[in-house]
Amino acid sequence: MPSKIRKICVELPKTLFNPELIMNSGQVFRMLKKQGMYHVYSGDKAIAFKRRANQYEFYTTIEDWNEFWVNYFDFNTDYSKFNEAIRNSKDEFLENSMKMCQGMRILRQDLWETIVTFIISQQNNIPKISKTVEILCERFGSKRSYYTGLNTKDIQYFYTFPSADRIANLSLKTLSDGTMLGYRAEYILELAKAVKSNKFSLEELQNLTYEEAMKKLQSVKGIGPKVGNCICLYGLHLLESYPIDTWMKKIIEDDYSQYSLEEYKLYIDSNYKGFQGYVQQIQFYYKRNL
DNA sequence: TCCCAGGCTTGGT
DNA sequence: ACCAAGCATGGG
Repeated sequence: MPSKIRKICVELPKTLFNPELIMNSGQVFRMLKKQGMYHVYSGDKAIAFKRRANQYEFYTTIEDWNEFWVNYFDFNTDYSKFNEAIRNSKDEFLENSMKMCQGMRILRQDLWETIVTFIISQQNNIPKISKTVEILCERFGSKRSYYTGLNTKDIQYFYTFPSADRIANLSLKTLSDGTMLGYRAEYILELAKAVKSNKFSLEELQNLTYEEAMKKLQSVKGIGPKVGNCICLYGLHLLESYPIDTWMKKIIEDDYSQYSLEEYKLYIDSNYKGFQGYVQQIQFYYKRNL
């Protein structure tokens, strides 16, 4: 018997959870806003929510809420201590980043989906990444329902993210044609086959340290240091990851010009140990929205 | 027409 | 170890 959709109300100021920021922070590609509600799709699950007065109203089952979404939104991590440490470090660029990014969080996304979407992200732009992921889901995922309210008329539909098994069974042509994947299709198909045959174990990946996970991820064709760090950060929630892309390189040039790239990385690792990934996220957002 | 996009692989030193 | 070219695709 299917469990009942409920309205789950959470008292939560915007400074602790700002979906608008998170949605536009380049960490997630299946979060959108329509008709005043936020919709999030992750793996084979979906949720809708909105802000009303001083609280957020989430529409889902008690089970999915407790067993999936609380963890997904990382509601058990205290970001205020990160912000406090940033304030104490007296880094002007970072303090400005923090002011703009009150309510930023690092989502705990589905691992397989994170791996694929960040392989897609290389040499690509954010709108096109979102569009490509959407096409993959519509074409190879399964249609499922979710609710934006408590009434039967509030039903909506979405497509799940295609599993590794599903993708592994596609031909390269089917995966490539009209999906905008380009040369990345081969990377994804090859990895999907390795996951299906358990030559590349996603379960095993979850139990590794940052260094071990990076090494294993970079053994995959199509995953280098930047994409590997994104997967560690968003798919494994290893907050010591610090992805350096073109925007972060520009930040180092423009705003930390006293450091070489190596010196800068040492500066970040020593001053923001254990939450470098959060630091990166707010810097990235700030630079892109100056 | 050329340039760029949350880079990576490959093949040259 | 480091460096440049090539890479699919769509948008400015």
